[in-house]
Amino acid sequence: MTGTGDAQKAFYITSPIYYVSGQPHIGTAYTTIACDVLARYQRLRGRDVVFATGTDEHGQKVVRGAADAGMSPQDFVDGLVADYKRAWERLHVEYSRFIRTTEPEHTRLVQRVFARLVASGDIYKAEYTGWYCIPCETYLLEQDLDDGNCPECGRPTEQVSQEAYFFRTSKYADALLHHIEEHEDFIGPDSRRNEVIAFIKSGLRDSCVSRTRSDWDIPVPDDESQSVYVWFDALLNYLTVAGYGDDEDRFERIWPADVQLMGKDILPRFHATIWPAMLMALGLPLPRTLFGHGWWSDADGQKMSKSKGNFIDPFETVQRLVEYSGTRTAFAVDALRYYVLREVPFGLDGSFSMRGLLSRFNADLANDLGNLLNRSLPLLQRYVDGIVPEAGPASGALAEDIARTVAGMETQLERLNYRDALIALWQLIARCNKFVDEREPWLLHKQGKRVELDAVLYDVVDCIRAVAILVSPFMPEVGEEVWDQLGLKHAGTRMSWADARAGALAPGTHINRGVPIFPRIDIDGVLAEQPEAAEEQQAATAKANAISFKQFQAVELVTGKVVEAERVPEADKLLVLRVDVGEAQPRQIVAGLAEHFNPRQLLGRTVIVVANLEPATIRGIESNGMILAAGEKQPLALITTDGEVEPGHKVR
RNA sequence: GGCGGGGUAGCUCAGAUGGUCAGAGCGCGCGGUUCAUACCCGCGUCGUCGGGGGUUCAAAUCCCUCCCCCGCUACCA
Repeated sequence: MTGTGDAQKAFYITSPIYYVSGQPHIGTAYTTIACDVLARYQRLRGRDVVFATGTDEHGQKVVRGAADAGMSPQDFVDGLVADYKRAWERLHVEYSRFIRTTEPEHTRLVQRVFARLVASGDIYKAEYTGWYCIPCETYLLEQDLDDGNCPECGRPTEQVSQEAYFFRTSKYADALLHHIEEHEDFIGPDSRRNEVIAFIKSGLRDSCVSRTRSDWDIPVPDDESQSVYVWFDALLNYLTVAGYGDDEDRFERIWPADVQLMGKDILPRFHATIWPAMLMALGLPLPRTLFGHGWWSDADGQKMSKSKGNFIDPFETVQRLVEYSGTRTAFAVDALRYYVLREVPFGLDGSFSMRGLLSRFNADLANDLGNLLNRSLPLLQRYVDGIVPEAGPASGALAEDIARTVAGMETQLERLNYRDALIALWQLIARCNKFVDEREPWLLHKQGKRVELDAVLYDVVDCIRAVAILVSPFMPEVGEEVWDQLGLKHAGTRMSWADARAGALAPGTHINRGVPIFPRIDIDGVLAEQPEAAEEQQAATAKANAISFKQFQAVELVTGKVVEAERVPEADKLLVLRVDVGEAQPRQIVAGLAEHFNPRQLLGRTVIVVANLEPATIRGIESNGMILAAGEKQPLALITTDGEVEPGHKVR
């Protein structure tokens, strides 16, 4: 994954380009931070690193978003791009290229690739007959439809019949499967890899890669009726960055990508299938590793979603950390970086909690790392005037521990095991703390054992120096600060991974003791002061989701009486009901109630019916309405009336 | 329902091919110490390794079965 030896080849790592429909949040930050850590690590090792992130700016959602905001699409995306760039800067993300799909360079490449694949026959024009979801810009097959509606957004779809361009994804299915099976590291983690294999084996369809022409999207070459589909456009950003078809030397140096990180949602369908198929069609080598990391849920394990309003805002989190601890913002940002990569194995889902963050802050950062620095430097000040002593023959006691840590971290980072890399590093920090206790430099000083004292002090500070280097990919500002406090910044010494070894510290260096980096937090205290935080958020959510009275009025609720009920054959959850709602004929309604109610239980019951819901066909059975039932995910109890009410009464 | 991944101490998690595998860190309790941000060090507590059956001299680790959770998918108007 990191490659070996070949000094010519750059280490190329990418984040996805983010769709500019909203602000950066903890999910996008997570991906980007993970990329940044790897990029910094490789830079420290002396690799030529290309780390690209950016924004995906085409598509009708952007046009609509701009219209909603009363802006031109260009002004709209420019504003969001500025937000993204600022966010990454604040999170200490040092990318080498920020790519926007609206750049002329990218547009040209997309058109070139499109034309080339048309010429080679890998993209073909065909009559498309099927359904289309306008808001999602997605073509759907009959089997994809959710009772006639879009499976993504739930809105009605339109039947369309038109010409469109298709990419022969199916042609590459076998080759792709073979590649995945031959290359263990191509897709990670293993659980995703299995999913992808199953997905491909289930049969790949050719991908529709064009849409009806829009002014905002990239035009299909030589066809005024079509624009390039935004996903096809977006994936190619990775090649634009590499200079494909534009700068051969650059491309040779950069491609293929070493690591492409992303959230697990966009791995199987896009990055692990269409994307490599496109590369195969272009005759290009595939990236070494595609990795889909897990999601963050909130402290209660609930998925983050707009409707719940429980999105974690990284900057608000950092702000709270600053308030609680009194640490500097830069260190709080690093603490957040540390937390997200330390708390959960990359690849698995995790839950994000303030308490968890504060707990890590105290236990790992304040107690272990911060305190190691803050106890060691005063020893040097007190006993050797703040000047790093000669190591002497008795030194080097921690050399093996350091070497083992470096080797361990390299192995883990190779596998994208950020968590285990950090665990390995913290074992070294613990070892160093313990070393101070064992050697009792204060005693050595009292006893006048100067040689031993010098050796101990040297080893400790030398080890901290290594820790500063090893921690800096994860916590760059903290690494810098430790470096500064050790006097190495002033001495003009640059960090390098190779110097993370015992004995590299120059005697005579003047240390530069600072204030504690991570002041301890009274966790129970600060959290007790903010009990209303969760409630506030809930209230805010409720407000954000509020509908007008008029909107409510649009829903026609009526009482009804179940006159017939039976199971839908071969369906576990569905019942087909006939409900008298005071109309000439009972309504036929299909309801997902079969798991909790048997048909007989429902007969004669008074229910509440959404009467003006548009008809839908479920399992081939027409449904004209909806029965209300309580239950978050599954219907647990029927909504019924207090007393006997005739069918057909309005429910207000 | 199908496919995939999981269920191991209060919490977060380690534990290829069966035999120091009953663990680590955090938390908690006790004791010690004091260079340090009440820190550090030592000791300790807690688990029927999801339930039940089986194979074996021996199973968290293999087999069967059941329960629960997550992801994808299908039928939740």
